[in-house]
Amino acid sequence: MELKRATEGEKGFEKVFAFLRERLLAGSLKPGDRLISERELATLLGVSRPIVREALRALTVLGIVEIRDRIGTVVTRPDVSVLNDFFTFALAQQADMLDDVMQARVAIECQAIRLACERANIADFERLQRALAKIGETIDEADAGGMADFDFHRAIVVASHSETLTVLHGSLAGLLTHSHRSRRELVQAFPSMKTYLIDDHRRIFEAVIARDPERADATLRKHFAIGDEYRRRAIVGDIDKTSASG
Amino acid sequence: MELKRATEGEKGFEKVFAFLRERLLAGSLKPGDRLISERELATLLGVSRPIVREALRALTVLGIVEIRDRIGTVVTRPDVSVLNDFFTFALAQQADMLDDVMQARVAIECQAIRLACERANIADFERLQRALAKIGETIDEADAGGMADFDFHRAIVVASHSETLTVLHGSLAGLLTHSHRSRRELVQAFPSMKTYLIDDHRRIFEAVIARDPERADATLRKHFAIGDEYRRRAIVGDIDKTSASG
DNA sequence: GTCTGATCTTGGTCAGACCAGTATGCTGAC
DNA sequence: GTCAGCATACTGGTCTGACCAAGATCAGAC
Repeated sequence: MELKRATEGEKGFEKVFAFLRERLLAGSLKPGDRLISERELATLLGVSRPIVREALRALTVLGIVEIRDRIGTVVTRPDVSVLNDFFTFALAQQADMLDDVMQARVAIECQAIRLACERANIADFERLQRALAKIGETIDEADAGGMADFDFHRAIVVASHSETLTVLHGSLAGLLTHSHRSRRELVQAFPSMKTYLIDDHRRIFEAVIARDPERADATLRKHFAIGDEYRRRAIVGDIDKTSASG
Repeated sequence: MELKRATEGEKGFEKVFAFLRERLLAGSLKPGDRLISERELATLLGVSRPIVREALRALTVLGIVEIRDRIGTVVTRPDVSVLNDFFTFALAQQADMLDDVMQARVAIECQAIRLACERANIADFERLQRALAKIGETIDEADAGGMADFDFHRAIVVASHSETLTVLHGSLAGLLTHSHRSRRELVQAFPSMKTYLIDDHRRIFEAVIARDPERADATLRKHFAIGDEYRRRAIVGDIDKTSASG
């Protein structure tokens, strides 16, 4: 591989892709820049235009560039949707991965809440408070309730002011959306879940307000654990008779 | 957009991509399956072959399919390298994201170590032990030392037996490799780092062996914090005079 | 100075062709 | 009847050259 010049020995597609990758990684191509036209690129690298288009399309699905009809190809800021696509495909083919993805979500959120305790500003607090209120208001609605739940957790991650965590959470959470919804349907079967949902989220909120990372992390972690426990009990058919201790 | 049939109104590429996406997500195309040939696909969807290739290439960079020269296109199991590519590009353009990615790594590893405490088997323990020994052996070598350090942390994640966490960690860690190395070079400047590196990793190891998630998490977290502190001190030019308390 | 329209350029796409190997099956030898 | 060997059909990999539609640009008319 190293025997050949970077832009010479490879197959056509690799040649173009490598060429662009270099510029992108080296920083000579920055977000906002417009690439040279497909035709120029083709003649420059000695390949045909369809090949160039393959490479450009590849970068497009990676969220690196955007092909604008009749305008040109411009470098964009990397976007979440790529990860979304990937995980969507990945999970479609390995459904058993759901629990696993949940673990990743827990990881992200628990770290996010620690950062949130340090970095959250007034606006973040307000957003959390609104989300918390919404959870209370929509406690009896499966759909709106699920969304409120999601928003609250999302607000935590946003409050971490970490773009990477936010991006990752966005990708993972999208996949878990329906899981969220199905979980909300348990609320009807398990009346005790209402207080669990409301109180738990308030405790989490309070820990963030108190800017206590350890407590926030622990509370959030426990929140997830109890949720799992409910789900487990739903599977085995237990009906809200025993306490929610694992 | 919704006015048109799914495989009709879109532009050529979208048409093909949507067509394949459907089959992929619906499960009628499973890993291992061989797609129909490019030519057939082209006539089937009423587009030209270059367009089909664009779509195929797009799926390739997403790690969904693999184009095998002169064999055909087959559906593969989603692969890590996609995320790697994405994060590589993403970080190349937002270098300030490094600290942010580090936060994500901490998130992944701290969750992984908790799972590892529950799920690790003898083989995992042995791998950790070997990695730990290696850290001691290579404490004076910048390159091998950095790799030993990485291997140890990697072993923790592997021991979590969570594919998603492993995948994410693989992607993130790749980006932090050089950061790892540069950090190891601090060892020369900060003699006290040697004991920090060795003792810290052993404490982490012991916590996993003891199967104590809380302790493992806390120890690992502290380990990262101290590492950050060393780095901070390196930046401000301090030379190992004060103790490493943050 | 402004407006209008021809022209250039850009992406979007197609058709048909050639190459180089793989897979298969047919043919002929044993 | 079996099996080796070669011809052929098929696959991806690529190129050439062409056409279209529409944004961008600039010359020329007003």
